[in-house]
Amino acid sequence: MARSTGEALGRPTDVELTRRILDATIELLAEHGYPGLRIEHVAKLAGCGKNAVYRRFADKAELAAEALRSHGEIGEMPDHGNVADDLLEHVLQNQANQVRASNGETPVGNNGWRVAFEPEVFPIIWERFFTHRRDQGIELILRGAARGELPADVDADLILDTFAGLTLFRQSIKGVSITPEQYRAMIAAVLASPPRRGDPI
Amino acid sequence: MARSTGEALGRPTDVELTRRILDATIELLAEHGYPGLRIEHVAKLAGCGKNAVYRRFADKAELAAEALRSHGEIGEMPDHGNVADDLLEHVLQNQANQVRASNGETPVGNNGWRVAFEPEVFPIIWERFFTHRRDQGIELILRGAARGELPADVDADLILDTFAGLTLFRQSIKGVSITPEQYRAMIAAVLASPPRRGDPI
DNA sequence: ACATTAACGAAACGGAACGTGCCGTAATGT
DNA sequence: ACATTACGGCACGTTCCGTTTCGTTAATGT
Repeated sequence: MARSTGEALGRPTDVELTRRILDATIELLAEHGYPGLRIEHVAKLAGCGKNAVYRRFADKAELAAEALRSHGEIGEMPDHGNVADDLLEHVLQNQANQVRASNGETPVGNNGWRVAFEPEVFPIIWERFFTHRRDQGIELILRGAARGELPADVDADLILDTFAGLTLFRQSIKGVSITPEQYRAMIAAVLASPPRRGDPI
Repeated sequence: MARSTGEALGRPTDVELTRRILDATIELLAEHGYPGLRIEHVAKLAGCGKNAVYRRFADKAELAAEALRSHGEIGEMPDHGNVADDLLEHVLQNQANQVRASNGETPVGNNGWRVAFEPEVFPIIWERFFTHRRDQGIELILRGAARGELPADVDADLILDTFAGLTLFRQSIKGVSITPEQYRAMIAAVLASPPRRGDPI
């Protein structure tokens, strides 16, 4: 039936409750990790029933992915005029998203962001969040190549995967933070001898 | 009661069955991943009851960790006389262990090794396996420093974490393989401008 | 030969957690 | 007033973990 207004019938979904559910998910994720995340605890902390959670999110993986996405920031596209500073800002934004996902309390040793790499969750969060960040990373590297800072056939994916992996392994798995200077040193090294696509095997 | 021989009483534990259990675990891990690993399926595939599994391993995490460890190889300590070749062999051994854990069938896109980074499993496998590999990595870098190839205060941990993270992210999470040439390019870059411990912040 | 000890397969069990369904109630639009 | 939908609370079926029990089997000692 065609409806006169765009409004849905009946009692509207409580958007503030949605917010509380996502906040509760992030908090419990940071505390107990993904395997220890209990939907009933989320509902309890958000002050609602499991019912309200499952009406919004299909399952636990969907809930976790949306919670991460809603607490992450795509961030501004860096533009310092050189690849080194742009890339540093890019990886620091990634790191900041991880820290934010661990509830802002524990800057290191968090298990909040690790959920993003669970087999069930990664495909979802990759498609809805990481791809945007990745596109930014690709762009800032190719922009540097266009400026002549890097060879035209620079292997941008390899560079970005290197720093994504480093941050994941150190921050979320080992629970040890990376200093900006450590990032800077690795970035300087990689940009000084950039890997190229199609390097002969 | 003191016993005359060192032999245990009663029916001895079937060591071949232990082998079959670990093999079955690796196979099912590669196929279904850690969350999808069912102890009952392991028992079925190994041709025994759950009983026999739990007599050997305390829980699912312990089983998975031991399965990975038993299928991984510490490997020979590389010694090519230069850090670049030693480090390349080191990271290729890590990659080979990942491929082996994915049942040797799917060289890429495996989820067999990803289990090593599950919150429950990582502390166990780190202590019993990764530390040995890590010690080898530290040693070959420090050996290079002693030869004057690298500064004495080179940040060996940062270098090893970089390649550990890269392999993890690409191989186990994205499911895309890394060519030896890509490793070589990254190693060359890092060794050309090596990060140092205590770089000023 | 016989007893002792412990591993074995099969099966039943309790507990935890996921995800669903039902109820009565609250909120909104017609 | 009525239809429609979200809400909290609760009970339910299902799955899987890890434990326990039972009868059987294999090795050892006397």
